[in-house]
Amino acid sequence: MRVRLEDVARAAGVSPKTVSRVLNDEANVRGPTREKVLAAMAAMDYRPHPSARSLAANRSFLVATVYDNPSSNYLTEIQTGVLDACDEHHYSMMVRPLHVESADFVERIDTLISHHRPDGLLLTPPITDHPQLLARLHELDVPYASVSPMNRSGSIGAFIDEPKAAREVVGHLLGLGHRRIAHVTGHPSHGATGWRLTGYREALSAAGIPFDPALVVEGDFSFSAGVAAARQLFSLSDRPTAVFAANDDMAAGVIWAAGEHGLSVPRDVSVVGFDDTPISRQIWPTLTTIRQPSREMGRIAALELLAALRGKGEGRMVQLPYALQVRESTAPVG
Amino acid sequence: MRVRLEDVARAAGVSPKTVSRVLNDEANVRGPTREKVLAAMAAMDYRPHPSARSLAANRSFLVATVYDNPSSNYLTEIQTGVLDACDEHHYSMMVRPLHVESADFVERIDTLISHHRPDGLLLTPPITDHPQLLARLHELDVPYASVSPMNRSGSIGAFIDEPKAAREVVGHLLGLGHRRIAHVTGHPSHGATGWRLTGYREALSAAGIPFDPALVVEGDFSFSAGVAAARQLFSLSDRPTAVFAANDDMAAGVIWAAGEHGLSVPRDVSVVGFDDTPISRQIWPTLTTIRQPSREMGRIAALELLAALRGKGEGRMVQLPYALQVRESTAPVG
DNA sequence: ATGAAAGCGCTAACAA
DNA sequence: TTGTTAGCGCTTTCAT
Repeated sequence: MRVRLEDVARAAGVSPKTVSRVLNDEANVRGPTREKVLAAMAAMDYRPHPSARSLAANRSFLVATVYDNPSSNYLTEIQTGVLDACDEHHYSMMVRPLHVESADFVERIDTLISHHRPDGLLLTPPITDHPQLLARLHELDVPYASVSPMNRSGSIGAFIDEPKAAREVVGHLLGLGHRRIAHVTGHPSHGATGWRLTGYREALSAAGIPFDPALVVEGDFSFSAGVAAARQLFSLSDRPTAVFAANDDMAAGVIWAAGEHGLSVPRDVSVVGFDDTPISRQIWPTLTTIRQPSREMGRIAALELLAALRGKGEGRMVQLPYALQVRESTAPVG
Repeated sequence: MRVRLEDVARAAGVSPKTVSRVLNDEANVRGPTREKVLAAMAAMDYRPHPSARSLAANRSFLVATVYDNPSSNYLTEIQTGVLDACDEHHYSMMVRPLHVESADFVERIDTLISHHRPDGLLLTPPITDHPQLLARLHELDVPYASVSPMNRSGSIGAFIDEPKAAREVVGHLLGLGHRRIAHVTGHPSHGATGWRLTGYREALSAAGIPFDPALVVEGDFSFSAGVAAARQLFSLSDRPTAVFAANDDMAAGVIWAAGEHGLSVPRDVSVVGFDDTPISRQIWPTLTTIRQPSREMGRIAALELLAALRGKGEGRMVQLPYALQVRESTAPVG
């Protein structure tokens, strides 16, 4: 038969409530008493029953990670980080793919909450910035943490300085002598899209290069959007010598389209991406990009959520470092 | 306050146990009674409390998907399929990344089981074929389903006819006139590695082409293994005119290495992969490969697991169809 | 600082 | 076919 809390109490010669106190790190247990209980737990290999705990305490010890189909590489990284944090604190995690665009989006999260009763949610872009959802979560008083939300004030989670990172990667191109630098933007619903465009414009401006709208093409973070944007850019009479794509998938698309147009990367055109997903090392030439610590961002965001759940500290919005990864897709302007 | 089962019972004018019966689709409830209860549930928007259910019924309504870091694309697909199935049956799902090679692998699953008490596990390669784990699961009497296990007898889940699929993709190369066809194998711990090699050998044999060990190079499913294998193959005095890589990532590596060697794909060498992950459409040229219905495999395997859990049917090992995807990385031999 | 009693919301076993 | 009675294993009061 399973070892129950009552058995531990008997073995340690204390009441069940005292064992419960030790289990939940509550105050009002003297050192020696705590030791005794801990020893008994270890000796008997005691594992609290999650459902019994949840039922009595009215908490699920469950965090739900909610996403709308970003790249699976990004998602897996975030997920792994969140799991790391949950493991550290004996929480469990569930995942929930959703479509922000669908009419019943908020309703589905409602259902998720009433069905599984997670203690908190972990949101990833673009779900981080869905006004109705956030309003509903406040209404239901369900805590949440966000990874890279557009609006950082009033929420907890993790982020990097995206405009600065974008300035840096464009600065790398400027340093190589490029002056006609194009930009392929991301999907408008993502905060990253605006930040990366801002960084691009700021970098050009700082270098005294006038902004040319013809060099900015709208994309959506997909490989095929990169291909389409590049076809347009490479058809310009005054072709750009470098392209900053708002993520790696689109950068891969740009490189693909360069091949199609008989252009060699980086000899004829330099290309940079953003995110440092595996694809940046799986294409030829390998991609110069910004490394974003996705796994750590998931972990930190989850840790802040858990801190908020336990009332220890209010939960913070933490800035994490990025790093420019110079690889083979960039070279001095020809 | 929340609506409880007792409230529904009162509203419907029946006993709590009857509501419970309706909730769990049990027999011995007359049609009209059932209707009345269902109506009351709907009217009150009743949601059973998962922990209370689990505690009383001694089941968690939880399935754990266990994996060892296959490609995130593959993983996400499987995960989404499993989630689809779990949603259909009001189960929840947790995910657990693990390292098969680590010394405490089985112990970690032990911990997972005693901690979260999943009703069943869903295993993905190569975890599907870890003898000690399977023995332990039988010992603990924890049901599981497998996706593409090496040994199908005695387990439930989903699979495709891998040797046949490999024969077909190699047959495609033979049909283009290729005779010197190389093969880059996968990681030895995966069943797929053996099956794909077998299919390769059978296809050659059927075409009357003698097996040449120099044309088979060991890989491990990673992009860089594809690069390394291709460097070796392209250095042979009698270079192969086509390469069958055991998965898409390695095929991408082969194409990358072809560029490095100044070889044009498919003009100088044709390349085929296996799996049809997104990378097959994100490289240039796009990759001819075998489409494996990963998401559906996850879903079907999970459905069979759930069927086994509910005792309805014993759970089956289901074969799913694959499809050859001809793209731009293959051409008639030059 | 510790313990006793009373549930949390549901289902199993048994009864009717 | 339906209802009654006891818990499931833990945490909450509220005592002491």
